[in-house]
Amino acid sequence: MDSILHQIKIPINEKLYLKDPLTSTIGQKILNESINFINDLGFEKFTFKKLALSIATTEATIYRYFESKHKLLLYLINWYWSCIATRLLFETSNISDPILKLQKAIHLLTSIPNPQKENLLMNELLLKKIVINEASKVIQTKEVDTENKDGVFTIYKNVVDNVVNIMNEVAPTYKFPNMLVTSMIEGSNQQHFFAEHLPKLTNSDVENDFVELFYQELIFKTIQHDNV
Amino acid sequence: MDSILHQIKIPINEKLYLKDPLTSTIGQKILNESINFINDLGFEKFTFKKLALSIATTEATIYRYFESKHKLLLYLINWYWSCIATRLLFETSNISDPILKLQKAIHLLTSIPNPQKENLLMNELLLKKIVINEASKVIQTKEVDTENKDGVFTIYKNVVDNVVNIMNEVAPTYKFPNMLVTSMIEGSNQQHFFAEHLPKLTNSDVENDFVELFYQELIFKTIQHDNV
DNA sequence: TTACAAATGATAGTATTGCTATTATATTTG
DNA sequence: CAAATATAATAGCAATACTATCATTTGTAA
Repeated sequence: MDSILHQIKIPINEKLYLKDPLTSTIGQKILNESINFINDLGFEKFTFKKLALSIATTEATIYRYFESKHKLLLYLINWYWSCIATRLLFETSNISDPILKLQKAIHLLTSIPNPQKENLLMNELLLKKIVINEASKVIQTKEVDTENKDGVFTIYKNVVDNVVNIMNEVAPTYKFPNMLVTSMIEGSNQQHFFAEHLPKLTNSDVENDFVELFYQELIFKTIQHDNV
Repeated sequence: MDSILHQIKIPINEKLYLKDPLTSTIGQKILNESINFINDLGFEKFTFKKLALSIATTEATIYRYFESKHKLLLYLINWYWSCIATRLLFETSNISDPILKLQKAIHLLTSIPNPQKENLLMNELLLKKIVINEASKVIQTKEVDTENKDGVFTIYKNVVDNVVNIMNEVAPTYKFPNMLVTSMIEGSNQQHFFAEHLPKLTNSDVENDFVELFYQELIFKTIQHDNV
């Protein structure tokens, strides 16, 4: 479980925890069990009391790791982006063709990973689901500016930046790479949500996942030179 | 203020309120003042108690109109989409060229309206801000499926459907119009949010708004036939 | 004008949440 | 073994989201 991948992970912003949860078994239990709880109940109905009961500890102990459930969710989302950042590096660094690189990046960011096929932790799939279902609650707050100053979105911004750089290799004159990359990342998550809950809003569905194909086409058509 | 526009507005789903707020002055005060409060405080810090105090009534009275603050927010968002649906109809019905029609629709959905220029209610601008900042909190819940069955997203789905139909006139063979339309609607709102709070994630900013231009280009490039 | 229903106000109360504080007991570390 | 640290047990608190009750006001129709 703790392969080389684990060790080179980008460290998570220290402002997100009071005591590093990776340094103790109880801390790791908090992380793993909160992932399950948030997936099962949704963030609103998830409480530290329920979590404490389930891992046989107390609320007070959890509060010694995380000062609020909001910070814990932010931690989990950062954890996800730290996984993605590492995989992005691994899976594109040995490719020289920028087009292939970009295709790989689009695949990584828009598709739901298959835990059997690809070698990744089960956690990563559950974390992706949390990102799909809950991430906006943690960004769309009145505290976003101060938290941004604290650097809690840095890893995410780095991922965006890396993909923008790849895109610049393919289409150096395209004017809106950041918008295109973030609209892909956020949009693909939303399309997955729609596929499950509001199918009329999408052309994808859970069995036939067209989200990646949609973005592969969209992005390459958008960045290619106008030749109409 | 109550022009013809007001009267032909699509009615809002009855499941969203206990007593129609449009039928009394206190109901209208609830709507207007909650718009201000949610914009000022954000949905989390907005409470019925504060609202009641501010419009000189009591919590109990507000609860006679809306069974929860969640339903009130849903009402406001439906109100916004009802405005948009009407404007979409008005502003595209007299245009015969489908390309121009689509351009108009993209403009309507991706740009921040200018209250001076266009003839719209101040409320509509504030409602758009609520949609940008809070809408995901009301959709990304564990109750989304039951609420969808209750029809609370119908107006929104109709707007999407109307734009999809326009898009089909322009590009009848394009396979993913729903995905393209929803990714534009949700994506443009998100880009506006980023422009204000996380500028590194976008190429737009509050002074120089490139969101509409980005989507005008993106959409027409995406739906045109592959001619590479 | 009166009579009656509907809407609102005033007040109280409840369960839950999110979080803090205190003290006692384990557990680890030097 | 002692000292420091981590955790458990318990209590408590202010705020929130809502419900309940009953008195009062207001609009409406005979």
